[in-house]
Amino acid sequence: MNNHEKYTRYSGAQSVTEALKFLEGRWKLLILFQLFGGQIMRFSELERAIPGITQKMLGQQLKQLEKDGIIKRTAYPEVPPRVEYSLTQWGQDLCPALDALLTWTGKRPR
Amino acid sequence: MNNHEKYTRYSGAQSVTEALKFLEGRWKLLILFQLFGGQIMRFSELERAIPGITQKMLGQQLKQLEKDGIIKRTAYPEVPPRVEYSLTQWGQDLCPALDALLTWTGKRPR
DNA sequence: TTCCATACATACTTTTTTGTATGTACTTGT
DNA sequence: ACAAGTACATACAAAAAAGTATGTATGGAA
Repeated sequence: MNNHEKYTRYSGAQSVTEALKFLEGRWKLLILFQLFGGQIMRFSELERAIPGITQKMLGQQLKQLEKDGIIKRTAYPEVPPRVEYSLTQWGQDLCPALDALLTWTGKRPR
Repeated sequence: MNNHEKYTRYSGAQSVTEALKFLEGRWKLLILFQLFGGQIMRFSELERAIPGITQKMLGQQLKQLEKDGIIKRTAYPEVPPRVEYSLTQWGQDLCPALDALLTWTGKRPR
């Protein structure tokens, strides 16, 4: 099944735009790709794994992704603090869409 | 075939980010959805079809999309001028990826 | 001669996003 | 008493994207 019958030109454009808003920004995909495949990572691990990201940006984007239901945050009441991030089911469901985008860029002429 | 073996966490994230850059912005998808299905449209038709868009934004985004190889511009040397826009093959190849994104948003919990 | 339609261009302002620098809370180890 | 490690928060500045207003070239019609 495809979606051609569920959406009009307008609602289709709008829905895709909405989907992209979840992923837009300079850092979100870098964060998500760290978590694909069931990975679980701490704040400081992500910070180290993504060169150039600042704590502010990391915190901000993680908060957004969590609010959007793409990642899950788990805090352990320890000192020093420990917080773990992983994908939600819906976050994992992103894979086919990202795959399709990769396939598309792969087709680019020249 | 899927793309999991062609990309690392970094190159995958980077490639998807690059793909999204072609589509980002408030108007591009609205423009593209007007052209899907082999549609051919003039500047002024697009302007009327997309409520709220300004001539500046329309011109700017069309220029970007053309430069990126997603749409094709054809100008007829008439007065008053006539210019037609349509998708390139690569632009039409976007469909499956957008479909996948629509499917993803459709799965969103709540 | 002035007007009209089309497809833009350009200067400027506002809004949004990103980056920089610095600060905080908590507790264990020295 | 103080430094150390972790996961943030916050004020401010810079850069990028979007919006507003106005201008331009063309040639045929009135």
